[in-house]
Amino acid sequence: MDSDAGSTCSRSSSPDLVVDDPAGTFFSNKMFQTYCQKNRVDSEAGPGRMEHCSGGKSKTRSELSKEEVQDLRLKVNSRERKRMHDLNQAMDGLREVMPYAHGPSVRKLSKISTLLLARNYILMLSNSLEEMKKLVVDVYGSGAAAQSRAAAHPAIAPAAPTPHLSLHPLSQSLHSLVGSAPSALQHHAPPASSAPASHSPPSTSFLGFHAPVQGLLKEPLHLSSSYRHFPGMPCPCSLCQPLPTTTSTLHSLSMNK
DNA sequence: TAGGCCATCTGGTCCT
DNA sequence: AGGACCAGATGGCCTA
Repeated sequence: MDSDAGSTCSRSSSPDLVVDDPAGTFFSNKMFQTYCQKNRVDSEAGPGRMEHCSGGKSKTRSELSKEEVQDLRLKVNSRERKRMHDLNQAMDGLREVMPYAHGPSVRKLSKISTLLLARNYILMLSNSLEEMKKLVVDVYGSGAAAQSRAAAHPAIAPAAPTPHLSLHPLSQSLHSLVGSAPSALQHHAPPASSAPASHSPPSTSFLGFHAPVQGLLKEPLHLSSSYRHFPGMPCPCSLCQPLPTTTSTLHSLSMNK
């Protein structure tokens, strides 16, 4: 089959469909039994959700035999499974770069929490970038000079933030916030110890989120809502959604749809 | 046990 | 026509 070989279940405690077999044998489990049972039932009685392909009367898919329909269904299911696995892999990739505590003792962020947290994180970074730009303008005296430089060398100073300029101090700021909690930022940033502690980073107001900053990102706070609140980081829950800032960057980043 | 979260199946719709 | 995408349904696992 086309198979979803290599696709790993992103969920550590995945339900019964844990596919450790190579391609093609992913039905070696309860689901396959269920599938077979259902197919048998469908072919006999025909109640349920496959009315128009189980009854045998309405061969909507032209002249496909039952085996061919079944084969087609399996292929479609496999593709859908693969698609969802890819989606979950992307979701895992997103979780990896989110500043929350990773580890065996920490429960994985749910999908919705991951998305909401990612949104807040992007907003926070955008805020930080704006502040950073202001700082640069302050340091170099004139914003006009900086702008003229940027205009003169658009390739060097594009509208998009240069990663080594923005991410580095941002990572340090985040490290100062996160403290000893491990995060995916370790991949991109120098260790927190190397961060100059003397230069006071624009911490809480700078980062623009209103959760308590002192806490470490080890354990989520369990509040009344269904979301878990992590101290010191943008909270994914709707109650803690930050108000959109007025910067054009944030406007362009806001999730409008 | 209820509720949240998830994976999967399935049929419909849209796109190429 | 085939594939991608989407949403509803279903059932399992886990936690409070």
